[in-house]
Amino acid sequence: MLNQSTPLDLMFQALADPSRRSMVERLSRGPASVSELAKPLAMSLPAVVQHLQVLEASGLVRSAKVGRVRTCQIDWAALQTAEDWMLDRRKTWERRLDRLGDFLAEQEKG
Amino acid sequence: MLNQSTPLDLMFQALADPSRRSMVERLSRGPASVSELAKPLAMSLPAVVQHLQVLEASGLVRSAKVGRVRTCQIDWAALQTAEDWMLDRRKTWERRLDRLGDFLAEQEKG
DNA sequence: AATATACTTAAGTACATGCTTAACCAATCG
DNA sequence: CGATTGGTTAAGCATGTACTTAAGTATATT
Repeated sequence: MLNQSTPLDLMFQALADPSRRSMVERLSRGPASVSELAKPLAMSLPAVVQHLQVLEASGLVRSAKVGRVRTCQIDWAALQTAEDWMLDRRKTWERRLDRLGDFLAEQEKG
Repeated sequence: MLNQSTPLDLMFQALADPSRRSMVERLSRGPASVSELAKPLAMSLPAVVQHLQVLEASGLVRSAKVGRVRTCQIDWAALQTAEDWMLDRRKTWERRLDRLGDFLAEQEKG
């Protein structure tokens, strides 16, 4: 893949990893520092920071450093984008079922 | 990653690729054969089949072969699983905001 | 000032992913 | 039957991903 990733690519890719989802899960309960995010994960700090970078690149998480502590938080609007894609698919699907229903009803009548 | 992927991993991973999302998008408008799925994609048939395998492994798509044609369709329940994960995060977040609101209201009163 | 804390940077490695081409097989059409 | 259509299998290759360890840099704490 020639690194022409769309926001949606980056978003779903970011959510495809259980460690990163655990970080998002933690952040949905409120902001946290990098080491707080790292605590439940069985890996080195640099690894966690790399996951964090993936999350930030996807837009799902933002962070800022104050003193020596980097505090992270969810960007809900970004998560919404991914959710919306799925909602759109479902709507298309439901419209299709409606049309199918109409068609069958017509058959019944005719 | 040591191939201990959960359903959610596979689902998000499957949706992280634009070709695969295009296939899901097509299937949300109704069933399709492998070559119908391939038509809009600028890649070889085997590549498309590999994407299809990823989608099937994730549970998002099911397929069956009749004669020499393999017909594919979305498994909506699976897509729902991914959507639910995101809804759960949002609910947690909203509960948190509610508690914060209550707290601030208390401060106001006291 | 010395030490500990909270990251950060860099480099390396093993494995996964997204393709490709070539060859193959089994239905169906003429 | 022989050619075509629709898909399948296998092998290979370039790039990406998920870690690791080692060393470094600020910012507190004592």
